[in-house]
Amino acid sequence: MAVDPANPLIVQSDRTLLLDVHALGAEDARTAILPFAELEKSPEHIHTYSITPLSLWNAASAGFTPEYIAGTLSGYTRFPIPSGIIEGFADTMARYGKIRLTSLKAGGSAQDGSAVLPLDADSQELLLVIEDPAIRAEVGEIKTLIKLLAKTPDGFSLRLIDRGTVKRELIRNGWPVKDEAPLVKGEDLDVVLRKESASGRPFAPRDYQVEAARAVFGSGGPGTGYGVVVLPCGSGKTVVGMTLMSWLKTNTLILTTNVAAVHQWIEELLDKTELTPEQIAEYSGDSKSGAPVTIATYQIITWRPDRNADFPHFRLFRERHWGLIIYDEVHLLPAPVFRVTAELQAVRRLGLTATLIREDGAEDAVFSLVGPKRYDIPWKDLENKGWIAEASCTEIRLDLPEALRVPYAVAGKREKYRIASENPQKEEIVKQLVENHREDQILVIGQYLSQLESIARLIKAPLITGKTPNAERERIYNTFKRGEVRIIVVSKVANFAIDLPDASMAVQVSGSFGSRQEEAQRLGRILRPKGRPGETGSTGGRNSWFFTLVSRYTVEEEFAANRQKFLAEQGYKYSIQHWVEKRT
DNA sequence: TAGACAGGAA
DNA sequence: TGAAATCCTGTCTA
Repeated sequence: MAVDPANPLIVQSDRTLLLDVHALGAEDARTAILPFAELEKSPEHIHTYSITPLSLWNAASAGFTPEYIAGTLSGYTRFPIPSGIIEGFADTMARYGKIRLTSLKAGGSAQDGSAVLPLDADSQELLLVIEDPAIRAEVGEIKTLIKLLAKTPDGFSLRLIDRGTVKRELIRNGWPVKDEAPLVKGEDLDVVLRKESASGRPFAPRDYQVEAARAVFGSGGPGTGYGVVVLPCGSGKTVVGMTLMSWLKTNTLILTTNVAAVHQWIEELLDKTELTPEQIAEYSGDSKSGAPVTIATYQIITWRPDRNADFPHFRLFRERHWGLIIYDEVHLLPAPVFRVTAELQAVRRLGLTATLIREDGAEDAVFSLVGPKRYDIPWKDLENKGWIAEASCTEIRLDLPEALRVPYAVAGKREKYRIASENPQKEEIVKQLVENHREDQILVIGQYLSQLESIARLIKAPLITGKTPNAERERIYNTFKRGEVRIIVVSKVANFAIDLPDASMAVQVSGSFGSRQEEAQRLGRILRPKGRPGETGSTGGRNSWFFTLVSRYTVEEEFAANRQKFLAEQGYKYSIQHWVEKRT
């Protein structure tokens, strides 16, 4: 293929790609560039992707070559590709693998030889192999590393305990490390997946779940057994974890964001593996027992009595000979955990997430400490195969009422957002939407409690906020699941509470400052397969609806656009409807 | 000894 | 740019 004015892609010298979504082949082009480019902006017509060092290293570690990138770009490009840009990509990608971390002993017999993590690992050393003398000189000059590295003929040696810190400092300086040093096996634990779940349904991991686990497991040889898997909510990330556990058969530590997720993991493990309740422990505020499989929240391990104290719960990491650590929602991994993760580089690890985006820009820490992205599948593919429900997303734009225009115009920036979000006209639209969708189970999701209270009154639906006691929540969920209640109004509890029931429609009346994560979580609420005839089933062609309400000509439009990035990245299109007030 | 609730953290 | 939710620990009550 060649340059063609009808092609969908424009390649620019600043390492950005413009994708004309209306051009022929735009869908294919999007899928083809996804492994090495990150979505930046996604307005109606032209989407912007950027190619960053990190996106190139992720691609390189997944086995994509500069030739693949060159071929893809030249196949879809509209104009001649700027000179030198492909060579630039090749240079960046070539950096991956130039520095390798290996065991001191050639041949690294420790691979499976040392059955457990040596707790007095400080004495052991690793080797940073750098063949190119120029790079060797450059690394030798990095100030933050001087204390940690000692010169050797082929590179540098370092203490085992500094493995993570060194990798992190090197990536900050533009040198991703290919970590081939041996990983420890951990204490044995016979994890077996059931053929039939405890609840009596046939069970087998789906193709993509096995593929994802295999992508992390690798050949099982040195330098494999760690990395990140990106899968949408509702696609069964826990099964990927369990599959890996059943291969490694070792003591496993699972870290999650909240207690609801802890309970979900325990339920899933009991349901789909032959582990017994005694082999699984919850490490939380309520109970701090330990077991061969232990599940804890990030919050408890980062707790400390005061600002300057140590983290007392970090001992959990060393309490047992873990052979696998699973970081659930790895994009939320708190900074203090980086430190302990950096010390545990010899343990196999799996990061699970629906999005690698971090609002704090610490993606490189995740890359160097947990691992590169090993597996990723566009949501649309799962949708086409019927694993997650097909969603139709609509943004409804409405005017601010006359009476609010002046207050809006004179308000400060933050005031503006609140006025736009709480646009009273939204309440009327919500009412109409729920009346038009009498067949659907509906969640109305919003950000401001006063607005939600008012909507709940208007449509006579129960309201759940953070203040709602757990017993009350459960009661409402149950009536919703039984179909006695068709609509519930929820505040931000909807974002992370796993125990929220599945619905087929969501109406978002207000959201927070344009977080892509939030949008993803909310959409995830309605993507779970509804039909689910056993585990081999599909969504049965049932549709989900996602509406988001936005005040026209306000700051809210900006934020809404930002929130949509994520969905566009995954191949979803928003249709935009303009709502005109009916005058009576 | 369980639960309910307050207070602090990020 | 800010509001809301969550989790932890510790104390009080029955």
